[in-house]
Amino acid sequence: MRWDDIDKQICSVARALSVVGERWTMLILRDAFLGTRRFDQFQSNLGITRHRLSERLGKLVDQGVLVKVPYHDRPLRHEYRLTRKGLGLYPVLMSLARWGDEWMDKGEGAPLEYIHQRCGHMTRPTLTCSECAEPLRPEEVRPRLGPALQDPNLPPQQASLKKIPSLSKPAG
Amino acid sequence: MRWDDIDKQICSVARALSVVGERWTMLILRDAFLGTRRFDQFQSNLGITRHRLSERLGKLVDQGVLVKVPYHDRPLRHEYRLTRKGLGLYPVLMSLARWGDEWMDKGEGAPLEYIHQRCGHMTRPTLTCSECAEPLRPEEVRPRLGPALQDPNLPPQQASLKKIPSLSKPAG
DNA sequence: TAACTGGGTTCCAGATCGGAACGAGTATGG
DNA sequence: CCATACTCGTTCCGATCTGGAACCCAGTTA
Repeated sequence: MRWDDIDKQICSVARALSVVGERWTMLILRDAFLGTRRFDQFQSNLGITRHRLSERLGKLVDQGVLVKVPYHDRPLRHEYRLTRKGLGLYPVLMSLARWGDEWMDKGEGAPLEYIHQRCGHMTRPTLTCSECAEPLRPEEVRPRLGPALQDPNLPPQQASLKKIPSLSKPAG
Repeated sequence: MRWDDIDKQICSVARALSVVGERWTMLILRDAFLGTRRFDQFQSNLGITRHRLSERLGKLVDQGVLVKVPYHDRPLRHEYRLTRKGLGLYPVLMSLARWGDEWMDKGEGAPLEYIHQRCGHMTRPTLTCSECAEPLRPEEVRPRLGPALQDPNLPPQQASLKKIPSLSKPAG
């Protein structure tokens, strides 16, 4: 299968990655969450080439993750802002950052810390259950078929997805 | 900057992406969390080429995200299991999946649902504050410099990172 | 002996990337 | 009026990465 076809998979992770799974895209969004909005700011913060940046920003705008908002006429200039769809990626980025802090640390500690202004404390973002508020641990979560996979006439290449193996103990 | 150099950035997101940011890697891990362990299973589930799969699995093993565990001698066969470091990526994958469910739905509903066995309910994974347990909203979190960025003799190209703009209201 | 299975590796054409040069629209300085 | 500069891109080209198919190798079944 070609990478370009992953958005056709019946899998939310694959669909999400078809939007944010390319090189640089997540780093562009990280910068957007930290307040970067203009082409040149992105370019100098990231060290990405202009060509690639232009392409990625264009795709994010097409997908509704960013919007172009004019901030100056004559010459017409736009800045790129997160939409609600883009803001929805906050948990993904924070989870990535926390994993990087915990497992890719080079001994100097975390680059950034986060203050939760609502409670005033330094926070460690934690994924929890919406129903019981306990932290979600992979061994305690069991996937089951949702509406999209209960359709009896699935395309044949998706058939293997219907068998969900149960998650058992890992090594390490 | 070349993509291969992003692990040298003083940024946890960049470091995390240096391990899991390549094409297919997250989908391999999604399958691993659903119980896939053997080369051929990954290959047929994902539709990735053997060559690419071999390369990605090798890198994940090198990075300590997966381990090779023998399950058969004569001929020697290994399976790939998540380590604790790999299990640490669960919030990233669940956040991606939830974003895909919410924003990339094609009208048929979610492919998979998740039952939290501890409480017995269908869960919507939510990122919360470790201190006050409230859901983390980007407007309510303020980043500040951590230990790794307080060092006065930073490499010059990282200087721009020291200016953290505050997050203001998005459009959309 | 032949075909099959699991787990790869080799090869190559085509897609993607990074770096540098180029360009358009507008402002600034003299 | 002309040169220069700034912002936000686009074009071009050589290098790298990717996907598809073929090949390999150690056992195993028939």
